[in-house]
Amino acid sequence: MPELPEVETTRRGIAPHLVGRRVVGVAVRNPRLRWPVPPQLASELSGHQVVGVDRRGKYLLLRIGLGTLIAHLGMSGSLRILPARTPAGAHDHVDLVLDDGRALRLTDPRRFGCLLWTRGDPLRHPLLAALGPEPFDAAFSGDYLFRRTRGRRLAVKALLMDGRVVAGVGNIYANESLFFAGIHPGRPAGRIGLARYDKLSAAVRDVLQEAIRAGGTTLRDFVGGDGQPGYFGQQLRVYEREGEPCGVCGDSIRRRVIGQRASYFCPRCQR
DNA sequence: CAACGGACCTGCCTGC
DNA sequence: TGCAGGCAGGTCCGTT
Repeated sequence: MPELPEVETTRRGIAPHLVGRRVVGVAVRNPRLRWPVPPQLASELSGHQVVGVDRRGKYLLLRIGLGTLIAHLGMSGSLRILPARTPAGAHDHVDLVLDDGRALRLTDPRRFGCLLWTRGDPLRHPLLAALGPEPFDAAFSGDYLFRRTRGRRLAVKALLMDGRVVAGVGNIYANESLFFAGIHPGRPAGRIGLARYDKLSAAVRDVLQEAIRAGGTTLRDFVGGDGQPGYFGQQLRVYEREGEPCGVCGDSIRRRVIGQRASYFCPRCQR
């Protein structure tokens, strides 16, 4: 589910309701996520104020009291602000009860997400330390991609989805970015020149920016912090559009598995 | 190192 | 109607 735009949409949706609020209780209904929800969560959070809500790649960083809650939404996770005491469903894992009668609720049916606690610098946490630059950071450039890919035969789409190369780009937006850059997803990363990487880095930024503006992409179950779906799905040019005509040339969109993930492209526009 | 396959989960859709 | 199979937005880990 959530790639960078969905996580950013979530961040923007929940932050105004969290920052400045105090956590008055923690309800862990089901600690089973990718890693168990830490048992000391309630004692670490209770009575402390939320200082900020940041994002790094697809991770949300909730600065609370003496540490940081690191949240990842996996494939099916969502975080929402609800009235406290809203009845919990089968996949509601954790509630942070706030001092204004509301709660932040983590829901995650597939349990690929996680909720971790650290008192140290979250950016040095093992899960975050190796992440590549943010797509909107100046360090993410055509030049950077060019330099990182010399001699590599990996498919460029798999490269874009490698968080150590760039943070936050998942399957939907890798497909869409490559379409706008006119690059075939299966092309070996080392066989792409600087000019095309300039185009690709710009395409990644543009696609993510537009997706954030639309509130993310809801294919099945994504909801933002306010429980609303995202509308970028209507603007997808290739993702899950196998057999449909390319909006540029009219040729039929193809689907192929590259790097173990479904990949969509226009065989005429993307080389 | 890079590259690949498997693993972790549930829900939903399709086809028999 | 029921059931098996395939597929889904992620990413870690172990093996070549």
